[in-house]
Amino acid sequence: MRRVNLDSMASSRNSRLYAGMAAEERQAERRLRLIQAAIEVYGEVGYRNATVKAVCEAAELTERYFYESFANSEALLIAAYMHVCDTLHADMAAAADACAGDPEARMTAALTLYFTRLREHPRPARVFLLEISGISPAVDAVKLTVSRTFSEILVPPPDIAPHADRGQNLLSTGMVGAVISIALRWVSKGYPQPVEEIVAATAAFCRVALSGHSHRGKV
Amino acid sequence: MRRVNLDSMASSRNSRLYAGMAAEERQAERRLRLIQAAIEVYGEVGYRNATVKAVCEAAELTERYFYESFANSEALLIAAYMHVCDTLHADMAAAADACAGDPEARMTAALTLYFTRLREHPRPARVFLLEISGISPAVDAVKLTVSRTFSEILVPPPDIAPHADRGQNLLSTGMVGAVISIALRWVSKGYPQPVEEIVAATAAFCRVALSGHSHRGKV
DNA sequence: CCTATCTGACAATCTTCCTTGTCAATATCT
DNA sequence: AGATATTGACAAGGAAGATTGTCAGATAGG
Repeated sequence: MRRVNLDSMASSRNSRLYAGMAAEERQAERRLRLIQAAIEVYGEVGYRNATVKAVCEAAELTERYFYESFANSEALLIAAYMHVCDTLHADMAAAADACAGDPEARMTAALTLYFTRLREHPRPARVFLLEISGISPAVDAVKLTVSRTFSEILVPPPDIAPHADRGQNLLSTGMVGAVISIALRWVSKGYPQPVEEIVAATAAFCRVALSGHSHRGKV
Repeated sequence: MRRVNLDSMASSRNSRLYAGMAAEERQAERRLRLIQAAIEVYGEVGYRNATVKAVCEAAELTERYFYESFANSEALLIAAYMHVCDTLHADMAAAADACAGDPEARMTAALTLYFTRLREHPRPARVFLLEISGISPAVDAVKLTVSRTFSEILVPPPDIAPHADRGQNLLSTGMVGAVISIALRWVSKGYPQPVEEIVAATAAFCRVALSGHSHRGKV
């Protein structure tokens, strides 16, 4: 009849401790291991050539634990994608917000951090620039959300956001597309140019979106 | 012993006429049917969900004829992609060259034709904007060639091309990325804006690459 | 020490699709 | 009309991988 230990800490509810961790913690750790393994494997062979088995082996876990945390391969892809983007965007936002008030400096700071990271971590970069396209509607939806965040870090919308910013969305889309394309080329060619040059080229496209905010009387 | 008809035309070499066509013609027609069917099917369900069987059924041919013309699915994808792009680019180039001498008008003419076509033919558009990414190195290589052509139609490089146009390639890449991204969004949202608005937005990004040609003293 | 839980290895099943092969029906040429 | 190339329908073979199931060994709690 449920002899629950009331004396111990609340976190170890009704689960046995293994390796000093509660069931939830162990599962969370496995999940994270799978995500990190996925980033490695996807970076090596690409998402569509990566098998569940290969990811599990890289994570040193068995398939059983794959299905414990993810419904299917696609779910892992989305989780891995968001994992990468979330941390990247958080850092970009921090770098950008340090330059509050100066849109040009903000852009440059965020872009510099972005491309520096891409060069430091080629595998995640490869995957999440190249392989993320056209997998499925669910993935595309995630990608859309992510690129919106990306765009708002680079060029934050005016505080008093106009109800329908139709033209602005087009410019944001184009800006993100330009940055991603340049990044993709840079990565796949093995980083031939220095970061500064890439930042300068992408900044030129970001300025298009930036100046779009001011030309608002026309619509 | 090879009783070849020397009196008939040279094209009907050693093949029996079927439906009034020589073997080569019949095969070429089947190949074309497969390509057109592929565009339809890919547009409906996407390349990676399209089976060989489905394409063959759409073409009203059997699998046997698939392997007659293509080594595998990927070969058909590439052929279909190039089929679409070749005709599109030819028309864009014609529209652009009609405005020779005026870079701005040239850009606008080519973009207008591009987006008009996209709206007229949603299925090919969907496939060849969205699904073409990250299939394989071979497909990526084709894509690279195509986007180079695309970029040169929009913003032709100076006649006396400088030996190493490093920065220019980055700008071209970004420009194409911006245009494609905007096109993709436009198509997938069901063409909410009029063509003129899309052309105006994309032209803003093309001008970045255009003006890149003149800023050449810096490097 | 003993029991119940947890883990890891691995096999079995199942599905899906590619690819090749067979065979009868059809169309053309002589 | 007869011989042969050509076509279309369809099935058999085969490969790859996802997903589930089994089972023995390891580990923590009592």
